[in-house]
Amino acid sequence: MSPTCGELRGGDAGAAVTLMGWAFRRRDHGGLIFVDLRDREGVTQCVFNPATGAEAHAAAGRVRGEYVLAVRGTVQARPPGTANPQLPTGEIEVAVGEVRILNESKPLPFHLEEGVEVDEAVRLRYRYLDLRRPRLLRNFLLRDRVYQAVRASLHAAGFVEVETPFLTRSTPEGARDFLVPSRLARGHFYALPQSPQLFKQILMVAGLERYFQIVRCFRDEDLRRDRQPEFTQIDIETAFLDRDDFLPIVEGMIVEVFQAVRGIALPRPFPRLGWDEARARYGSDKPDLRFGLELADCSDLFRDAAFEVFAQAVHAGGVVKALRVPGAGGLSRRDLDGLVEEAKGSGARGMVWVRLAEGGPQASVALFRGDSALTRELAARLGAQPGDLLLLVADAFPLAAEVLGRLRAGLAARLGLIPADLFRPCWVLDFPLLEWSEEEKRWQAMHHPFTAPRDEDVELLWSEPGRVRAKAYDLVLNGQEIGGGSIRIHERRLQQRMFEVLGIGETEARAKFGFLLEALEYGAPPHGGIALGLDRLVAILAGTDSIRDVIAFPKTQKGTCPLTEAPAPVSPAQLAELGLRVEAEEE
RNA sequence: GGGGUCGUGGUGCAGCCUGGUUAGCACACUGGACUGUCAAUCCAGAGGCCGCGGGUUCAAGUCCCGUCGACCCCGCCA
Repeated sequence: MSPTCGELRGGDAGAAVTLMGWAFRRRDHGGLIFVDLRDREGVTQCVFNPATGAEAHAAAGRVRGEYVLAVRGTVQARPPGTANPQLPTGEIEVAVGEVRILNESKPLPFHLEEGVEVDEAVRLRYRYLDLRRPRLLRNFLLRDRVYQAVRASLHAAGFVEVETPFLTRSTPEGARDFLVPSRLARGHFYALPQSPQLFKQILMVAGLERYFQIVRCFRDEDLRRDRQPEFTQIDIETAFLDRDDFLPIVEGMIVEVFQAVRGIALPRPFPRLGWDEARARYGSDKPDLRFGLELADCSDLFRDAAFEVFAQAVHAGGVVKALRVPGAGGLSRRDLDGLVEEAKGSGARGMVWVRLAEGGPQASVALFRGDSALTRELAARLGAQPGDLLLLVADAFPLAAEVLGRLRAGLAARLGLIPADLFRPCWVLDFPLLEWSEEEKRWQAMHHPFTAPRDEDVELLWSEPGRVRAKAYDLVLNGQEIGGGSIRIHERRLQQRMFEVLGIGETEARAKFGFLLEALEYGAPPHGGIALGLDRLVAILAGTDSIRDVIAFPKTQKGTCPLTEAPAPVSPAQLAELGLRVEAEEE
């Protein structure tokens, strides 16, 4: 019998077994030697007793951390009182009769034990060792189950997995492309796809009807904790489905993934919030629904109030947004000053705080102190209790809401209001189709130029483009955007108008994605889809906040790989073959 | 492009504010002891140009300037 190091139990006592794995820890008692043998599945204690295996015992004396071993022996129940309840295999041990040292190991550059924070540059340089650490290994076993669950769910729903090219052409707008020079067409470049967007739409024209792909995407932008230059999407596109038929399919897949991977039953349907509603209530277009702390609008209270700053803001078309933080009245003056600084850091001109203390309200502005009518009205509006903290920001709507939205998220974390292991997905709908670019003085597609307007807003595209809402949707989970998509334009007339509004001329459009436009003229069905960030989804499921922990070989924040030392210079011969010359960097 | 935190034996940290003997601790490592440990224990030992460069000073791990790297954030990411 050749079990893994994670599966032997009390009932296996007496079995002859062969185990292979790494020597995790060794405890040498001179007479007895214990070695914890580790593989992917777990750890099993092996006992080397000179009385029953003199040669093996001698060999075990030479074993060091991470030596690779094959041991042959007998499973035995541990002597009474020596079982280890911490280990799944803790009832038994393997009495080793024979051991082969399959390989030795140098002392490691860092500890594999849990709970020791090692500099990430070191971890990445020795990623193969980092990946041996149970915490990281667990993430990849989980990620594997996510792949399986996604494929099973989508196949069951009639989806077909199709691959699309990595070597493709650069398309305008969106993120910066990674370019690949062509040897055969000198001076021409492929671009690595930011997503298979155009191809998946073309697959709909091709009649695939339901397509998906777990696919790598590339964006040459600056990195973050949740952004890598190459990342993985679950890319989906369907024909003949409008938004309300499509979203439940995606929802079903997410529910099945959570069930299969974590045994968690997410309640369906996922709540749906309008884009305006999400920002008004949560101060974010990716609201975290794991806790309350909803924002309130108090503009009307201040329209004619004696507090000039707020009254003026309201008269200028702005709003007064308020956040009630239950039980946070105990925050120190210093904490509150810190919050005001944070608010200013987010762009607010200022923030008023009110502490509903026992001896009467205290506030950063005199008008709210003591038993003022204004404070009473405000407290009533917000349902505030003694001991609560109220934060108020007056400004233009999006800014005031965003400022408090950030504080809301920060305070929830600091005050411990976010339950562990809670998952609250929601849909955010009805995004604007377009947003005005102050820099370029033109409309830009908020999602992409192929996103369809909502049916009832189509005519506005000719009169008031800024008011057109899109058939676009984001899937948000615990305050993180994990996916976004839209129903696409499949009619030539609408697409034409869209390009006009975006200031993309017929010639330019033809030049840049003529192949898609042409395809749309040959019986394109109504279609739409979504792209889900697999790395972010897996990170959330794994309970880590960095996607680097769920990517086997991630890049550093400067886009380098300490393991391979990529990117690296190439030989002059390689450059010459491509017709490229590298210019010296300017000072 | 901008802001912040950090950089000290292999790893994690202290020392830096307030410059001054031999740079300290834990783990890992090496040798020894030990037949019921599981973070084994006990004894002994080795291992450092304090990221790099420059400056101030009688004297710099410590103060100043620059630079490199890691991380976090803003910009950016349709």
